[in-house]
Amino acid sequence: MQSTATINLNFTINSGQVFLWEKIGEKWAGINGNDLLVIKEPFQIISSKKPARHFFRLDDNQPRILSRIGRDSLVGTAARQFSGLRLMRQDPFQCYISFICSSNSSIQNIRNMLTRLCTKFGDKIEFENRQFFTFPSAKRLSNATTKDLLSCGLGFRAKYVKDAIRAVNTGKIEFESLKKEDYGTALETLKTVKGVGNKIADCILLFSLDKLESFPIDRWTQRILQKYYPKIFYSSGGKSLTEKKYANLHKKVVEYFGPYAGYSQQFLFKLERDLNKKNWL
DNA sequence: TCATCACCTGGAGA
DNA sequence: ATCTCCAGGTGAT
Repeated sequence: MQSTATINLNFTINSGQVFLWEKIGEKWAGINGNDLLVIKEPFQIISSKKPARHFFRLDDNQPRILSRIGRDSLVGTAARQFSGLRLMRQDPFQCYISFICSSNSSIQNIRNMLTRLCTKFGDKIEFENRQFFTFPSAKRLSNATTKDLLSCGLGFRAKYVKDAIRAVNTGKIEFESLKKEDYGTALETLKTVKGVGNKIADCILLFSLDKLESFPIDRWTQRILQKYYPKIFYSSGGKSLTEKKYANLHKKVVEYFGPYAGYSQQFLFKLERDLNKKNWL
């Protein structure tokens, strides 16, 4: 069992995994499904319904993971620079909707969309005189119209989110089943939902369904692979990542970074975004 | 099979 | 103020 002292909240929250967190004075407050987590640094839970070890993946064998991904020297360096950055195990439905909303959008915008969705459909929670709203369940959202979703600022994603909600409510998507399936099968199942392609499916798998070999490849990750690993991951000229190229690249990535490639991606992503002074939450 | 392109919206930069 | 550009992609042509 890992000590919570090894978690760096600031790095963890500001690494692009979650959107509904905010810093209030010394504390961080965040929404995960129907739970409100309030935590302060050094790591101490002020409030949460569920045990923190689940959300912060304290069941992971961190020394083993760091040792394995550290075989790559750049990842090793990033892991030391951002020591305490952890993957989180998010509420799957929230994660799924969040990343569908992330399509061609910025972190600030994604956060705004999701906040409006929670305010409109979630339950109010009060904590120390402040109001928060939980992330609505698929059932709660079953009657949300496209117009409702548009009013939350989802834009062209509204129709995807509507389909995604339906997929869960009809049982076409079952997160508990996906957790049990192997990576490839779960990936294909998620991709049957409109608005979910390779990158978004990988985010859902990595951040909420325990698939640590997921390695979401977005424009940043692509840039990273080309910049630091041109020899290993030469993505044959073209800029657009076709279905085939993505699968091929993922295969090479797992061969190179290993079974915890998702952790490697998180450190590299954090490293490069910080280097380019991109904003977080 | 692959490359292009439109897509809602709001925030940042000119 | 007003405008343009672009943002952790995806689906349709």
